Amino acid sequence: MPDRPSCLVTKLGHYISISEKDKERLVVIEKSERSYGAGAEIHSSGETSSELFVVKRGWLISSNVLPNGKRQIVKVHLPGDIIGFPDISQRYATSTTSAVEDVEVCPFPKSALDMILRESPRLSALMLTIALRDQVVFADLLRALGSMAARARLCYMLLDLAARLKVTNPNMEDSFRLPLSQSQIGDYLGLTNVYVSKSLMRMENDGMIARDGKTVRLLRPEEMSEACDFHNRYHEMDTSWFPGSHEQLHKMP
Amino acid sequence: MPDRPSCLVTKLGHYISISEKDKERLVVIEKSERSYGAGAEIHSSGETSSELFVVKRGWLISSNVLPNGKRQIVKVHLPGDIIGFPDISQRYATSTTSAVEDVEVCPFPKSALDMILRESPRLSALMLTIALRDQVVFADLLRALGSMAARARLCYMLLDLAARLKVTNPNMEDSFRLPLSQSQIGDYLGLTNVYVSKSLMRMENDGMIARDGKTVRLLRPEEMSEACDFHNRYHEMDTSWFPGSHEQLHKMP
DNA sequence: CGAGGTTTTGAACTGTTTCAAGCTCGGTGG
DNA sequence: CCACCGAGCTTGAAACAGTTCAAAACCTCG
Repeated sequence: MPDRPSCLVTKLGHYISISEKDKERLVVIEKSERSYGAGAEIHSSGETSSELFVVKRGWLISSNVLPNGKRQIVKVHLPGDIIGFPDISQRYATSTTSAVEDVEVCPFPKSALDMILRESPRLSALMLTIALRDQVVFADLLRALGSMAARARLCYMLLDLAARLKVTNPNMEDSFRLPLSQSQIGDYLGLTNVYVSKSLMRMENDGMIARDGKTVRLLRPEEMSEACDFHNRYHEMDTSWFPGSHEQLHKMP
Repeated sequence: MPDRPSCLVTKLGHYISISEKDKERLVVIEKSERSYGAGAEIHSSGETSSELFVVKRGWLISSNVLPNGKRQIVKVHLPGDIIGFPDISQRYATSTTSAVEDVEVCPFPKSALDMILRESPRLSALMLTIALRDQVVFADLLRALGSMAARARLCYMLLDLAARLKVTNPNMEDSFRLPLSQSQIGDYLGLTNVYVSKSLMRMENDGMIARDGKTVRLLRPEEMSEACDFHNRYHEMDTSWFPGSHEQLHKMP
């Protein structure tokens, strides 16, 4: 029995019941562990990507630098997330992943994925569903960058992060640690650090949020939700069509 | 033998060799057919989504309308594309899909997907890979909306569409029919129709593109490619790790 | 206590929007 | 066959959200 519960199991277990056999398969993935200091690059764009990672502790970001010098952060990775999943469809890594703060990650080879795809149809279905869900999440973010003003984009980001943190941390209130710098937030939302500062300042003055160091509290989440037409994609997932696990089938009389 | 080659088979066959048995499985999906006139809604956001579609002819768009009245187009669907794939992860459809021009689509139930997932590991792997590739494509678009000026966004869109059209139409030159209105282009790229017009005008005057009615020709694709750091995600897909098909396994001595 | 990164604030500037008017062109009916 | 209609495209002028540059204030950590 593992001393600390696997965050991958916690995360996936939020969506479906996981058999003991499948739990073992997942725990194996998180066996080896690696630490990186704040700012360290885990892997860079253009490299051949042979490894995936599960985030065990700390936040990371995946980004791209454009010819004009601007950086776009395309994904913020939280504990329990799998890093590099989309890249297995490409020959080379499509973005650079770096640690926002001190982190612990569990590297595992693509072949572990193979194993899951072959051995557990139930986990396979979940992986596919998560990949598809992530597309929906990307579409939401696109909507924010394409059609919303700075303030609404910030609302969207904060609500999205809160919703994701609640998956692995169910008793969380509307208050959480946000280790991203304002420059990073800007690079994520397509704004400048300056305007992020000005907008957050205004939101705070308007009593929409409260800040204390790196901690944010959402004071009027419903209002924020309206401002950006937020949908919690992490809650509403449809897993009803999934096949039962191997084990369950075997238990049938 | 089908009288007209299935566009789904053409599209998927671009990435992997498809066994005769798998071809049959795919052709069945495209059996029934439905036509819609320009502007018609195929399905709307919020409905329970039980059907998927393969595009047989014509272009479609998936979009969302925001509280502020702006519309964001999140995906342009071309012949051979599967519509509604991401939505199977959610209980309700996350966007409204409508026909840009007169279209023919082949509806099929989620259960056909089940069938493929159970019977053909090779096609399953391809579907997962395409879902992951589409995430990369979303990230590229995000980069465009978040960090690029209007002109570069247009370059990105044109190159992306050209690359996708070439998959099902390998002998295509850098000239193609673009049935989208400038308002639709604007809604896709997070710009106004007015500024799309001004930017296209300038690109034409600069000799970067040529236009004739609804047809566009890319005159200096390499330069456009540089302007937006374009990567062809439809070409560079990694299918090397795929399992062989059932049939191949059975043929082994 | 000092140094380096992050945040705040202000002022000038700019890419994009908004509004509004005119233009083009394919389609439709008389 | 032509006149006219409406949708889409172009063009210009004014307004504005967000950027850029720059300086000062604030943290945090060695």
